[in-house]
Amino acid sequence: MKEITSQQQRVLDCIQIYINKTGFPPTRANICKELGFKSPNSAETHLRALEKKGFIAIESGASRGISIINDENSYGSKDNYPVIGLVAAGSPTLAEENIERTINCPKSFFESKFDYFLKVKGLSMKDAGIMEDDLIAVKKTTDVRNGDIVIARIDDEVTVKFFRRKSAKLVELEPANEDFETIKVNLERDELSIEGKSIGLLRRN
Amino acid sequence: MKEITSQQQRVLDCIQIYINKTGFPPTRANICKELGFKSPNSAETHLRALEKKGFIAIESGASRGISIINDENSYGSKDNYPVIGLVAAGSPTLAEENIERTINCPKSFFESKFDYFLKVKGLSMKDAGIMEDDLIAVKKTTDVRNGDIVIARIDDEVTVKFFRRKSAKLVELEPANEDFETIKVNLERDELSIEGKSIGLLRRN
DNA sequence: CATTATACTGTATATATATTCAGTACGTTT
DNA sequence: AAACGTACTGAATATATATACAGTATAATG
Repeated sequence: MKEITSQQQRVLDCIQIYINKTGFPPTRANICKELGFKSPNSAETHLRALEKKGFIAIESGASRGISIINDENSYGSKDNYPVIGLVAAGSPTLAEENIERTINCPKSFFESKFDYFLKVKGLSMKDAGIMEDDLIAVKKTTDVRNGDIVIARIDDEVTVKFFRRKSAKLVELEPANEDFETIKVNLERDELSIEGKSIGLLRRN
Repeated sequence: MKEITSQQQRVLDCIQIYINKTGFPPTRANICKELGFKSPNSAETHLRALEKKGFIAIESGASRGISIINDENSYGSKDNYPVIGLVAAGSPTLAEENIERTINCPKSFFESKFDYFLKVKGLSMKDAGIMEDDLIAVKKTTDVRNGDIVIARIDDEVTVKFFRRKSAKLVELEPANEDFETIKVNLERDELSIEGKSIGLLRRN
């Protein structure tokens, strides 16, 4: 986020106040009236500057199409969590292109802290009550125990399964659906990386 | 606040979702596109009805001049929701509506507004991904459709089931677990009251 | 049975609104 | 000195948008 000038701050404040007061963003003319400008282009140029610096987003062509990009909506902050699609490809999970959207929720929402929501594809865990498009709250950790629902990566394939350590060499990833088969991972031969574990679930009908 | 029809509720929800998504209210054309109307006047008449009933305010002449009235549920605002225990969702037993605790969560957390969390007992809805101790986000309404997951009360017994209206006299409450049986409610003989419907789910491992 | 509310399609239009273009002016950076 | 960002006025314009008008149809109400 770049530096903001005092006039641009006035415009930004004006937008926020207007939204708080009316429920919808101002037009260029509204801003002019509030701040005493005589030309709508004054507002326009300020808006473009604010957009360029990342303080607001402007929907082209739409009337009142201004939305304020605040800390609540940005990705790193405490109370805002990214939603990641369950991607098979080996791209890093939290890469920007994998973030479908973000969800604002209290950080103490689940019993332990978590890092992101994973959008589930398929029904391999349906008997554990995890359905298609459910959002799993994932805590990034490698400290998992038998019976935990883990997010595992085997050869660039990401999957959600029960974790079962059978021996020093063998880990089983067990689905909760009899139509699917348990994945046996020989740690000497196959590469297994534990992305994290499920600590909660969110479903929106 | 007068009664709202199901179509008007759809329009109201559409407005809220649009605001949550974009940061500003929809135009008549936006609403038409979202809900499949072919004439902007369809949206207009619904908006005027919602305004007349006090659900929204419309600023005359202004584009996107819609604001949702009543709630302090401006985007991002939070509230405490009670968690209510349900004594066995399987074979229904007596309902004890004691508030176990409250959960703080954003008002716009689910796609439509809701009133409380219901803590599920039993596994009668397990094939719908609803497990013991899951928290269902319940919206208090009697406007339910076939296939909705409803919270129903039959003779002081509360249960969570799929809603199926079979005829004018017959409603079936269908579990999502073959170990449980469908409850057939003869409306002429038995008293059925719909407490509300599920609009989301929360699970804490 | 007339009236009213709901729930739409379809067309038309005044105006609200974003956006571009042409200027002026000042300061900072390259 | 040229280039650029800031900070405005003023005018012009394409289009986005609210809104009225003309219909059709169904259900509820008094």
